[in-house]
Amino acid sequence: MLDIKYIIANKELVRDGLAKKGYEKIINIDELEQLYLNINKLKTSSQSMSEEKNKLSNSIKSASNEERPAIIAKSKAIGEELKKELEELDKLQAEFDLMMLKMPNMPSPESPVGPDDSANVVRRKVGTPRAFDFEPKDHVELMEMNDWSEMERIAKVSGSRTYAIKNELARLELAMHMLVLDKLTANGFTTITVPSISKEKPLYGQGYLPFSRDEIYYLPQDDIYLSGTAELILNSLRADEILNENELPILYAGFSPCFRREAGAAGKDTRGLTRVHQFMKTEQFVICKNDIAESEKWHQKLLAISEEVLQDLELPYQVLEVCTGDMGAPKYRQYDLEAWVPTQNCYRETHSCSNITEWQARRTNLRYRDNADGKVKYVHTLNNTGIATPRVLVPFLENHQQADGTVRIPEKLQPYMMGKKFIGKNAK
RNA sequence: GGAUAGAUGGCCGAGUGGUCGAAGGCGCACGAUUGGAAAUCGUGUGUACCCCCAAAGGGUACCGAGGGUUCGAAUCCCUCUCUAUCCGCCA
Repeated sequence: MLDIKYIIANKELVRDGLAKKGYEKIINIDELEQLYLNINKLKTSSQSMSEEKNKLSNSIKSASNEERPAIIAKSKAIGEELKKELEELDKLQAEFDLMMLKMPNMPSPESPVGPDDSANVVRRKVGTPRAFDFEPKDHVELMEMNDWSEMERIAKVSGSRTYAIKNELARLELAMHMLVLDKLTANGFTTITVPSISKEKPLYGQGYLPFSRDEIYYLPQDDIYLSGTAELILNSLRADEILNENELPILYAGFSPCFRREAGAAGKDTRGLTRVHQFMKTEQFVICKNDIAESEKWHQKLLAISEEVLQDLELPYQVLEVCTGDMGAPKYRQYDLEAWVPTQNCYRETHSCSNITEWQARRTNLRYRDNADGKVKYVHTLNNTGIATPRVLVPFLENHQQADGTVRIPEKLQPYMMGKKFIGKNAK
């Protein structure tokens, strides 16, 4: 959410931001401003009516028996009129609130401008895609030959886009989370496991609603939603609080199962572990001061941590700076990390790192008191993948496979795999 | 699923229809006292919004959330959420 006063004072800037994000046809700023002005007019008049009514009510106690009926009648009459105004006010306010909920964040001036993913910019490539001296197998073949999965059987039990992996691969999945949790702990993050169920309100707080309802699992019997990421939960964990500046920054390493309907992905990535309805994610989430230099610093820090994760896993990757039209409503600035997948001959997303500035905090009403000027301000929030499995297993298995079908375990991961250097049926 | 009790400011806690934004205490901030500290004393201590060019000032709303009754609600009624306890259930 943006500040309406900021919007009105910076109409051209906001219009420009809307255009860059592809929202210029969805949000009409003049309409929004007019609505705001009408609401204020109504507020002013209804508040002065309330004032008069309060004064009358307070005078009743000390009024004589003769004057009392007249005062009551007058107060009642004002009450009727006031009720009508308040109904009108509620209507306008609801309209205004919805428009504000649909207003995207303004993009960073650093972000590349463009309508869709074709305008995303590769900032750097790290590591070199491996030259195989044999024909590399894809991750599904590797899983089959090593008895690492039950993909066909689990589809019968749980439906499409689900996965079951077993033996060393199942342990590898959990090992990766432990590696990342250790790294985040070393960086001062608080490890936290959170539920995967959520009420509706946090979905508005995160900014997933009112935009993408189709992507969310909903349980009508309990009026509850399944979370697609721990970001959803962590973003609302401190909602409505006024934090002490000394508590900041708050760094969460949140682990949770994640659920996504993948309704808009029909036909895409149907093979294997790339895109599934339920997966596990360790999420990096930061709450910091309302200072763009500070949150941009944290944005780079989160990016650096996830790059280090891919380096620990010894995966070649590229850092993509996401353009204004591709980054989604909540975001100020976004990087994606993509790891090299040999059999697809391309980089595929493993991490998504975003600075949300105060856009989410305005929705969750999460603030802090600034030490310097004593004022209450909205915090900045940021989020990034720590690691998401099983998706990352795709580049991992394919990049580290050997000619005999075994898979090499990078050194940094070996302590989490009982010291093993290779896994697979032919591993010694 | 059934039953009971409860939810008040940063915290504890009083308040069952009328100057209650809310007693009292704790905490916190500032000041006095002190060589310094403790103790003590004094003062202050919510948020959002509207009017106002702004400041000063004035006003409205908020006692878990939403609705209702009333001239008037923290207080009465309804619905919901959450917490605690007991019973039942627990692949």
